[in-house]
Amino acid sequence: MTPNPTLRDVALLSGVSIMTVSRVINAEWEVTSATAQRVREAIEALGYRPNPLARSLRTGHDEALGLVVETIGDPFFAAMTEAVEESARKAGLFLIIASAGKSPEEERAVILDLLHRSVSGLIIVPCLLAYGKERLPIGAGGVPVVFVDRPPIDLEADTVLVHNEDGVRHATAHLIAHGHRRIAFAGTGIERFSLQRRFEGYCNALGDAGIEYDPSLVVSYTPDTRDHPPALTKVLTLRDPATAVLSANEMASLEVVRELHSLARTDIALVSFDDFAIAESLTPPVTVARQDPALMGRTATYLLLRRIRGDTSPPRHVLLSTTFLERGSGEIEPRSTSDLRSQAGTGLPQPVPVRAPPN
Amino acid sequence: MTPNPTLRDVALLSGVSIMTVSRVINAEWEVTSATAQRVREAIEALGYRPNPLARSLRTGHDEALGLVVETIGDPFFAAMTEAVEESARKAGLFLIIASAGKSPEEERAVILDLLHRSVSGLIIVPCLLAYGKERLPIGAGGVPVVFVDRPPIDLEADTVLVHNEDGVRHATAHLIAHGHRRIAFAGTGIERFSLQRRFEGYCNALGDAGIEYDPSLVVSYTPDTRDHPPALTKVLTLRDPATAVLSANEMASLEVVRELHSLARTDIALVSFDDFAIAESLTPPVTVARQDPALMGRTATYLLLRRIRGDTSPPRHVLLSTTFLERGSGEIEPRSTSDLRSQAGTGLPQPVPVRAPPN
DNA sequence: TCACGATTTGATAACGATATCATCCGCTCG
DNA sequence: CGAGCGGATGATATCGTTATCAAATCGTGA
Repeated sequence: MTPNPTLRDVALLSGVSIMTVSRVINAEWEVTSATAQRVREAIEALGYRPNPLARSLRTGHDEALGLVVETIGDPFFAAMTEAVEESARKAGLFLIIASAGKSPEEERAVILDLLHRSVSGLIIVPCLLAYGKERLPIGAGGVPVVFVDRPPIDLEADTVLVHNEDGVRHATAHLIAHGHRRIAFAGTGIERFSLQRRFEGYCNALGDAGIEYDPSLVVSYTPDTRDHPPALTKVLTLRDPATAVLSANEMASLEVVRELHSLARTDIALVSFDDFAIAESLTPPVTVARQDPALMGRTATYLLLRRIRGDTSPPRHVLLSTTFLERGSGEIEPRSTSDLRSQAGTGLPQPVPVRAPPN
Repeated sequence: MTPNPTLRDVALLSGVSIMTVSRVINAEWEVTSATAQRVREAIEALGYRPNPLARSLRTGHDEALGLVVETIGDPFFAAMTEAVEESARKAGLFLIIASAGKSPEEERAVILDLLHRSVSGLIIVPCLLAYGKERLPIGAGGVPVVFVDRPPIDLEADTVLVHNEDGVRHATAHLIAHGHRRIAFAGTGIERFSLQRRFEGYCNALGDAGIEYDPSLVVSYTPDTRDHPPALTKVLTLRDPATAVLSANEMASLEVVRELHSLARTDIALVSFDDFAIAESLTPPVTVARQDPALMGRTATYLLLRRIRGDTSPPRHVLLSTTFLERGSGEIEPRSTSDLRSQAGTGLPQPVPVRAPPN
């Protein structure tokens, strides 16, 4: 209830000047151990704690990191956020979280606000902003920054990414190896960088196997979980329907599982990019390419702390790899070729060739 | 790259004093529209934004809310956090998140740190600290505070809780109504308030039905997901084993599902307190008592903003109710009494029967 | 024309810390 | 014995705002 004690109060009580107190707090040297002792007792007695606002105002940097993320509700980012918060707190830093908003302007404003708070560093999951053109005082010469999950457009800075293309390419090849040729690609926020790379991986794997890419097999969910039309149903009822699904992120996987389950289509193979809570307890258990969001968060924080402590080496690009876990859903074979052919025979695909390809 | 412009710069450019600029920014009155216009142009030209640190230092309150939560990794709290962040940002406030740490001292330190940052208000999920005895300058006469999910020990303040006891009582009664008398209770962090209340609900429902409480049916997981021994197996292999499980929070439910699934015990009934991602896509779909973490977050923020704007009415206690969703797993009947008797008769628990059970 | 209230503006002191430089003190050394 | 030195301490300006009160300005009525 009583106002917080200040340096002044401590100085008064211990009979020294505020500078001496300040020195005791910040640096042990240059102050006699006797007086230091007296000051420390006064600090203890009053329960003094330095005011971080005043300190930041004067020094120009705060004992806090800023995290800009699109949404913490996404379980992937929630896990990452937790890891960042934990690492930051271990280093004695607070974490200020802000979501990026819906437009580049908002994203910019959010970052400017954080910078005005003199955060010591920023971890950013870039969404909509073209960072290179913004001339924000971040990166080399400005506030240290680490980009996570997606690279900043047009800017060189520390970046932590997962090997999206590789992971999905492998996952898709896995499905192909099990006999699938009609593989749907499902994702939320498909226009985002990481999804784009995953999409490339998907296309490349198809290309490697000589399978033509069919845009009608792409399912795009909105990031908003609330209203999802049964988007998957469409690709499963095409004339030449999908026999397997590659879902490209956790939220999409949840949707896909929900849909497959409500359709009772346990014959459809599924590989999920991103592991999720009870993937292994589903029927069938879901084969996944697992990213480690916590590792990502820890890595980003580690790089950021190095920068804050003065590391000026060239920007680093960390590429985390994924772990492929075969659990069952990814190893389902398509219905026999004859089945397929007869099915394909009944119908005419969308625009696609008029006549089914030979064999 | 150039340092942020300050009031001084704007004043210089527009040919007025810094006070006039300050007035233009904070209050339109008392300044001629002509000069105001000039000042606004200068602000625009320089891209000036007020420094929140300096402002907070001077005024004693920051445009930020503080959130203290045990762990954001818990999906329930992640969803709540997202809702809080969203509401706060709509009100033009930042959100500073801090996790409470592992001891009362840490929790106290975290709150003091936030207070030193002059946050306008705090939302706290109290963990270990006895708030009544701490004499923290929060609540009436101090910084507005709203407690969430658990009530503060020994302190009167705005609180948002779910009706834990009711929800679990109903869920347990539901299992009993379906013929179960041996119902396990599973939870993580069982010593916490909300789990305690849920436990009470469980006990009360048993009492209502005249079933004796058996402590050997309680499964306590640690909040740490990493190493969970197969705790559930024990209660399923008792001489008089559980035929149903009531899992008391989301993380426990995930564990229970994992265990039941790996044991292939689809004969065990399950009701989960807390809905979770693909509960309805499991086999069988999981019956749940659903809390709404987003509603909880929004409600808390709403109450807090009212307080910040000067509401001094007596503390409010909001009690959110749960929604019961029958999906299948909670409606499984126990094996017939004869089956049970024969099993119980043949069997010695752990090393499993030597001989396969008949039929 | 001048004095007067009402309004708009400005000068200056906080807020609570740190940076910078000056001062003080006790030593050593010439 | 006094100059010089170095380590400990203190006085003061400063960070970018807002609060407070004083000053300037204006229009108006006697």
